Amino acid sequence: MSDKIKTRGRGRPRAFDRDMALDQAQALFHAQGYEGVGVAALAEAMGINPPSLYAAFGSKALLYAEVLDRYSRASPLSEPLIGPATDPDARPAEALTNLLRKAARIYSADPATAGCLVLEGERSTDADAACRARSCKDASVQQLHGFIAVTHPDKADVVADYVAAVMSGMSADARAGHSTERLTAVANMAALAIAAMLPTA
Amino acid sequence: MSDKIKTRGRGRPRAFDRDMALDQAQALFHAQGYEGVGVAALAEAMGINPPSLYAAFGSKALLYAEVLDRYSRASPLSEPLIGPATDPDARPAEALTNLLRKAARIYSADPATAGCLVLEGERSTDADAACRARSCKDASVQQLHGFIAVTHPDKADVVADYVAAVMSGMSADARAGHSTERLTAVANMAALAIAAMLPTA
DNA sequence: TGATTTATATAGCGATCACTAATCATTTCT
DNA sequence: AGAAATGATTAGTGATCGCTATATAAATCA
Repeated sequence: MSDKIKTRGRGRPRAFDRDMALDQAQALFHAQGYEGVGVAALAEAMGINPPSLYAAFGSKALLYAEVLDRYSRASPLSEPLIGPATDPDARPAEALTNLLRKAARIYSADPATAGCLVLEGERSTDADAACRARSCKDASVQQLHGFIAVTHPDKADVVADYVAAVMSGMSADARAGHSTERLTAVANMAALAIAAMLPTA
Repeated sequence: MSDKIKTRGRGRPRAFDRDMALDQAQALFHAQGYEGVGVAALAEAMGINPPSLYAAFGSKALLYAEVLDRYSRASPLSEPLIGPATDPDARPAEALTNLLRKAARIYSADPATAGCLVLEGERSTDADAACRARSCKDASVQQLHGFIAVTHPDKADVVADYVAAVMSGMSADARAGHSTERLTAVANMAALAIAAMLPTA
């Protein structure tokens, strides 16, 4: 039969699914933040003991880094732009407006994991965690910048910063319990500035 | 001679200035956040021992509450609006734009205390601290709302939320080390949406 | 089968957290 | 002066933090 993705090694096989464990860790970090959750709680949610967590992920900080990476790939700050960005006829103002509206929906969809994992992680008191989240955000803003620069190179700096700032504010509002409608209203108003800055011309 | 503001009581007089101690506490909380600073560090910065801190302020949470209150009075989210709000001929769009520009300057003025104490406190992992900061923010947003409602009652909800969201995003950017110019550029772009929503008519 | 390798579970490490009991010092009251 | 009241100091409380030493279980290798 076919080989597994990775040939099983020598020692005792791992008794838990690494990806499912990451799912649990991501949910906990998203719900309670980096400092709000301890390794004991993480291990329990994963169904393992702390030593297994350290053997599989190295440390709490490295586990968090993996979660950030995972989250960024699954639900990036700039996800809906990847497609349009490759289209030379893309309409940036429209795409960015849709991005904000989508964020309004996602951030307030599940009260248990309100807001953006990355943007909230950026505010962490732990220097290491905040730095990792910041890098994650910067990468997304850079992607945003590249997308805007295709059609409006001189305004890409401001517009990318602006969109990120609005999303950060919406993330905070989502954590405060604001409804999807309330967030969407903010997104729609924010879109007015985008339309003014990036005329379809 | 004249009586002091408060007649001196019976026991041993306090050996430190309560207001100056609050200044130090505010600086520390602003620099490192509620969870980032411990009572030992607070007491040392205030030049006192932990028991004196508890005798004078009750607890870390109550001290933080006092600091929030103090900060809100000295540098409120909506400070520049109090004056104009009493003027029936106020131009809200202009006032809000100035508010955002002022925030851009204040948030990035001192790298050691970047961002807004209240808006950053809102993201705290500690439930109690986050709730207190949230109340503080809500009060400011409410004030903002009242100011806008004078001339544009139907749009006050969205606009107040929008301004608060942008300020929250700018606060995060300030903590990430963004320059005053970069923050001001975002403020100016954000003002476009305000101008579009609140025509001088 | 026996050696090697890796994962597991138990238990606990030192450090730090917010907080305080006990004692002493300094003031005002009678 | 002596009693009463309040602040300051020392030294530590139990709880939780991230993390790990140790021993055992389960797999592959020779």
